[in-house]
Amino acid sequence: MIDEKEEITLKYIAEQIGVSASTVSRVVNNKSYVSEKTRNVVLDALNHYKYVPNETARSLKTNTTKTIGVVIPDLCETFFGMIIKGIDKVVSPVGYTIIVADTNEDKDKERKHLNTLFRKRIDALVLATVDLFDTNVDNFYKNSIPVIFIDNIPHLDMDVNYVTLNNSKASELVVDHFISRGHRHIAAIVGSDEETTGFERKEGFVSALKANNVDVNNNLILNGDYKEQSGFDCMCNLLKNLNKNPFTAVYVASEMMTYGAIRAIQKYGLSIPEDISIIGFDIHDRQGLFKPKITSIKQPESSIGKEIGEIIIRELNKKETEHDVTLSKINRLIDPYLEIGDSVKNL
Amino acid sequence: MIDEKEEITLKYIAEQIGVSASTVSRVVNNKSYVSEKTRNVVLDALNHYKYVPNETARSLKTNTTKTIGVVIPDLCETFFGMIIKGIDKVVSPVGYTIIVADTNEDKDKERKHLNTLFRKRIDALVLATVDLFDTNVDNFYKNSIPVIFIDNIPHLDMDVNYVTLNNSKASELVVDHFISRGHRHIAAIVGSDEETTGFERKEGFVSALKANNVDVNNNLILNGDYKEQSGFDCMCNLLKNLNKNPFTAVYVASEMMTYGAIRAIQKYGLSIPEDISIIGFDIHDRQGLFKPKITSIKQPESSIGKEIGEIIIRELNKKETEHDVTLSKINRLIDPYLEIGDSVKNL
DNA sequence: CTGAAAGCGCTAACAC
DNA sequence: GTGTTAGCGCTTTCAG
Repeated sequence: MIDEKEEITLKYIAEQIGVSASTVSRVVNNKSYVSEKTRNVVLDALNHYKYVPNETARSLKTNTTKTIGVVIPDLCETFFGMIIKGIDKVVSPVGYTIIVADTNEDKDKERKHLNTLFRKRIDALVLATVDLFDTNVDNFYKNSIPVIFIDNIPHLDMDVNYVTLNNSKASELVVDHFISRGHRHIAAIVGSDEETTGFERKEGFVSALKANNVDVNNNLILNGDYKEQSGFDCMCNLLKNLNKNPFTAVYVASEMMTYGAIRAIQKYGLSIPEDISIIGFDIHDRQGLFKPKITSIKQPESSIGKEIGEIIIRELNKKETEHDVTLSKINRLIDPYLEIGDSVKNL
Repeated sequence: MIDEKEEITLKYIAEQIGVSASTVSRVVNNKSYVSEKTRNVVLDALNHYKYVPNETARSLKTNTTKTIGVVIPDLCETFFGMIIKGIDKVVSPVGYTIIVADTNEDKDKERKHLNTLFRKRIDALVLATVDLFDTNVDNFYKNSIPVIFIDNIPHLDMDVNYVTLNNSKASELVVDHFISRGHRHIAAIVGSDEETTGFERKEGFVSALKANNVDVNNNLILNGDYKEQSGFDCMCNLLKNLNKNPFTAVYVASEMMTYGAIRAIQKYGLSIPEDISIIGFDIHDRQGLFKPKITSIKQPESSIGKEIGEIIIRELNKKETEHDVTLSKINRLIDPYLEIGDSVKNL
């Protein structure tokens, strides 16, 4: 009577009302037919004893955890926060729940997180990897757990699902905008060539220049590492050689590097856009408080998130119904857009 | 030979090398003694077959999931993002993983999330509730799963663990600052009176005014709902009646509402701080690009997060060793500080 | 329509 | 030291 500490189990309920556990299970999951009469008796008991299924047991039996792992480099980047919210919006109504793992841009942490997520037998993985050459997702593939890459696409010798930005399109938008405002000497600070987000943005930049019949000056294209400091350093470098390699505009291909670049420009006593025009990437100025307002490439994060969520649901359903391995991977290229501010001068 | 799809289990390993599953289990968890010789054989096999424990099974057996649920109203508020990172920093090295549930400030969603988290048998719950009067945590209490409230403290007729801001202190800092700059007509936009973060900040505001011998004009105190839009609406309201109820300064008691309020001020063609001085809450301007820099109440988020993490670990360990229910709850009041910017004019 | 039985993968007495 | 046994709570054939 006083054993309130015991878990209310299916079996317990069954014993109380004198039916079998399977019957109770059937009504809980309303599967197959149970007579109206017993169903009601069971329902009452379920209610009365406030039964709550133990997902842990269910998971073991059904080999499915209703859990999606999301591994990202930095939860505090608004970009990732919005992606997660977007995913959540579509998966949580279907009963899935999200485990968030923040790698802090650290490969080791990424591996560790990937590992524990696998041990927990997540049903699907969303990964913004920072370990492009050695992404540790074999386990997931072997157990045919859907993996969806976002942001960066790793160098793996297999097809992967991904949802990522059309990076060359982004650069094209930037170049076209600069050109339309009369700029011909344009510098660029991009990420590492080893990352798709770096390489593609750079390539896109170069070919957009060519398409506009602008000579490409390689001295004006620098590679950073996405961190604020590197944006600062690259920009200082460019400004130091301003006479040798003149430019009137700069494209900075990541949020943090943009901030660094701005800091450098300010340090040199120059102003935006009077002295230097700038276009950034993923700049989130939710309230329009940045002065000047930075013209920036943007990604439609929440729709990206929702799209990811939908892909996951689809893959998971597919897995349920079909037995063969998914042959074709899903590749979605998201179109960026340019958010126009006051950081580009009309020449 | 081609059955690569089968899970590599403890039992399978055991069969391969001709020992019992328990022996394998013992070396996996390195519990009790196993002879050096067998241990090595097992270790080799584990390695060779790339065994990965199935936490789902382990959870069922040990009645512990190594998972912490964190339920918050909005993941995109930097405040919550940093809290989560802080918690993660201390719990993930000990093998715990975090499920994040975003309620979007919605009571229904909160209930649903709480429910599924309970079904998943999380080991501990961190909750920034939006459902103060009907927080649905009974299940957790009954099963003695530690619950730690943050941000908002619910109205429950029992002791609860909490880590929260000293809200009246925050308002006091704000009022004192305004007063010291010569302001006497101060408006405030706070959260709902039903939430401690709303109520206490408001009360603190009122009593700080009184302490400074300033008459309190209730028309200048508005309740919002923490969303950006509501900050905007409230501010519009205040500005509409500026003549009737004049004020020179406004205190906005949440991040999003502050942004909304600023948007409203701009919409009215007024400028900060020339026309209106403002102090916000939890404003995060990592790059110093906000112009003017907003003076704001801040919370030491990452230490809050770490503190929460430590409390969780402590509670969980306690549960393991002791058998009696924890009698005393942990209550931690965190001191805010004022980050001074350029949004308050010297009258 | 319902029950009995088996078992998901693991752990933990309890023997030997 | 190591194996045997008995489940954790649930689902799911398979009979009846």
